[in-house]
Amino acid sequence: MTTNKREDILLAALNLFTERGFDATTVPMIADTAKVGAGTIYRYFDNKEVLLNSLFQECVVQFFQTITQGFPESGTVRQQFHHIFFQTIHFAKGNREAFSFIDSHLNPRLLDDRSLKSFEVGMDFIRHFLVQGQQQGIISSLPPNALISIFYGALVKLFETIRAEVLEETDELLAGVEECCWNAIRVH
Amino acid sequence: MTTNKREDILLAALNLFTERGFDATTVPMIADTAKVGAGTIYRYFDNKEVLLNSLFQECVVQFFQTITQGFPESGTVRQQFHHIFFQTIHFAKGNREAFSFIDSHLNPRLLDDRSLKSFEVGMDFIRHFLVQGQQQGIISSLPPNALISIFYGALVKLFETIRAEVLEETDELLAGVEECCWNAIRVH
DNA sequence: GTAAACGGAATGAATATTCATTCCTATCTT
DNA sequence: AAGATAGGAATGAATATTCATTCCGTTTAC
Repeated sequence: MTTNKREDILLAALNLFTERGFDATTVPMIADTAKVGAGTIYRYFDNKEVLLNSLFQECVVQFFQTITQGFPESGTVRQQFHHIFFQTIHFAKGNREAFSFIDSHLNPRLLDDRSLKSFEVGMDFIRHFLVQGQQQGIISSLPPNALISIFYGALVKLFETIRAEVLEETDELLAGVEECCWNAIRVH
Repeated sequence: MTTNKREDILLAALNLFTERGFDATTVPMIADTAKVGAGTIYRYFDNKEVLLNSLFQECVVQFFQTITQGFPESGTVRQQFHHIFFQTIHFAKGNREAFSFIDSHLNPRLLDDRSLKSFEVGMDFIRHFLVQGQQQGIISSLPPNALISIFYGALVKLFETIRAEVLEETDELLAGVEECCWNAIRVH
C-alpha cells in the first residue's frame, strides 16, 4: 500500500475545519477521520496550528494558481473577469471545501505571517485587475477592497449556501450569478 | 450602582464571539471583559450555549426590526431596496459587531431550533420582497436564495473588511456599494 | 438582620501533546 | 534463499493543560 498519510491527514483536517471550524475540531477527530493514530499527526506536523497553516497555504496556492493560470492579459476587462470568475468556480467544484475553508479561516489569530502573506499576494493580483479596469473606465471607481468585498463576498456566501444544500449548483445558476457580479462592479 | 450585569455579560460576549468565535472564547474571558465573576454568568444563563442563543436572538430580533420598521410597502422596488439596505447600514453602525456576529454564528451546530427559526423568519421577509420584485419584472429571476447570497454576502464581507480597518466607512462608499448591489440584482 | 447577588478558587471533564512500544519493510548475513 | 536485524513509521495509552461549571464564603441591598 502506497497511501500517503500526510495527504490523508490534510484532507481530513480540511473537511473537519470547514464543517466545524478550527477550534471545534479536536486532533483525535482528525486522526479518526484520516484513519491514523493521533500520534501520527505529530510525525507530520509540529502541532495543530502548524497543521492548519500548512493546509491553508496549500489551499491558497492551489486557488490562486487556478486563477492566474491562463489569465488573458491582453483580453477585454469583461473577458478577464470571466476568467477569474470561471476559474474560481472550477476550483470550487474540484475542491468542494477548500474555498469555504480559506475564507472562514482567514484570521490573524489563527494564521502565521507567512499564511497571511500568501493570501495577500493572491489578492494583489485581483486588485491589480480591478485597478486596470478602473483606468479603462470600465470598472466602478469604488476602492478595490470594496469591490472585492462585493463580488468575493457574494461568491463565498453563494458556495456556502450551495454546500448547505438550500440551493442547487447548476451551470445556468452560476452563469446568472456571474452576470450579477459583473453588473455589480462595472460602470453603468 | 444600577448597572445591568446581564447587559454587561451580553455585550462582552458579543465582542468576544465576534472577534474570536464561540469556541475560542472562554467563559472566564467573558467574565473578565464584563468585569463580573465567572460564577455570575451562571446566575443569568444556564450555560455558555444558552448565553450564545440568547445573544443571537436579541441581535436577530433587533436587526430584522430595524429592517421591517417603516418598510415602504407601497413604494417602488428600488425604494424598498434602498430601505432594506439603508436600515441594514444603520443597524451595523449602531451595533458595530452584531451584524458580523449574526452571520458568523449562523450554524446549526451551535444554535438551537428557536434561534435558527428566528433568523429564517427574518429572511422570509427579504425573500418576499425579492419575489415581489421578480413578479414586477424588475429583479433578476435567479432563485431568491442566490440573490440573497449575492447582496447579503457582499454586505457581510464589506462590514468585515471595514471592521478589519482596511477600508474606511464613509457615506459615499456606502452609497456606492448600494448602487453596486442594486445593479447586481436588478434586471438589465 | 437577612436574603439575594456576587466573586473567584476548586472541581472534574475534555483536550492537545508526548512517549514507550509495536509493526513494517528493506537490507544484510550465511 | 531464508532468516536475522536495523531503523523508521505508526500507534494509542498516559500526561499535562485548558476549560466549563460548581460551590461556598463575602458583599450588597433593603
